[in-house]
Amino acid sequence: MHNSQVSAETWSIAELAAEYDVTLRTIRFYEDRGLLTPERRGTARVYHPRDRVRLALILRGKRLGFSLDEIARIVDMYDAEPGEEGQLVYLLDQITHRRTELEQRRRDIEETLQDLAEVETRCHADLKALRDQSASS
Amino acid sequence: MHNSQVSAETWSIAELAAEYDVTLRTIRFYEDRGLLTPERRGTARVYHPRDRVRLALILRGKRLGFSLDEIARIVDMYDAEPGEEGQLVYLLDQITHRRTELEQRRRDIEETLQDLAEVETRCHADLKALRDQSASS
DNA sequence: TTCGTGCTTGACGCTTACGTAAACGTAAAG
DNA sequence: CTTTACGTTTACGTAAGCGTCAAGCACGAA
Repeated sequence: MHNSQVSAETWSIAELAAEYDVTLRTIRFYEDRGLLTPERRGTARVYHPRDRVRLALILRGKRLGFSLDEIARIVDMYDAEPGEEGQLVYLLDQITHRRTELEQRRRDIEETLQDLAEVETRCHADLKALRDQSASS
Repeated sequence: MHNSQVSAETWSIAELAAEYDVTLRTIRFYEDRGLLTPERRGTARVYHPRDRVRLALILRGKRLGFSLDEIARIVDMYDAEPGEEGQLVYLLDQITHRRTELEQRRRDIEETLQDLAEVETRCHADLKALRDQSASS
């Protein structure tokens, strides 16, 4: 076997890459940017559940169009130590900010979906017109 | 006055830029990429309502994290001529595809908002703990 | 020992989406 | 006529997010 007894708790870089359909290069790049910090066993990277969760969060952030810098700030919020009051207030501020952005995006999505629905209706109408016409020839 | 009798129907590049808070460079870049096709009056660009709508669509697409290439395809769907059956079927296919993407993004947003809410709750709890502690000293 | 497989670290390349001058046109106002 | 405002093209610069070699280590199988 390739996986030893710890296979339920850790992953190789290739396993993570396969699971989330990204390249090894991408995962290493995220590490370069400080987004992932896998354990080292010798020279090889060993990924723990925490890293796996973070990778999932990173990819979700990317789908939402956030830059890696923004994602770093967001993801780090999850792991933040309680810390001092100033830190906490800052965090709450960031949360408000992100929430505003996300709600804007949600509105954008709703609008776009509605627009698409209209185009679709038009398409179906045009198709019907075409077929009625060819049926009458 | 700077605007002649047609001011209700057309805009200069600077007016559009100010209205949507983008630079002139950005607007010209979108034209380069074929996303906008303003009229030319002499050498100057004159934007009609159609261009204005398209710019709004482009920016919405950007907020959603689409690339300009994808946005071009999406926006062009709105203006598509009825065309032949193959074209229409292709368009309907594209619509389905975009809808799937957008629904994925909407799920991502919901999840992220939930996560943020959890972090927020934790923050408030930590803050309360800090203040209770300092009050008892 | 040699091979294959998987992993490693550089390091250069590429595309996207603009920023940022540079250098010039045009047209109304003072 | 000159200034000012607004516009133009050309072109090089840049940050982000990887792709793509190149060269080498480590380790189990043959």
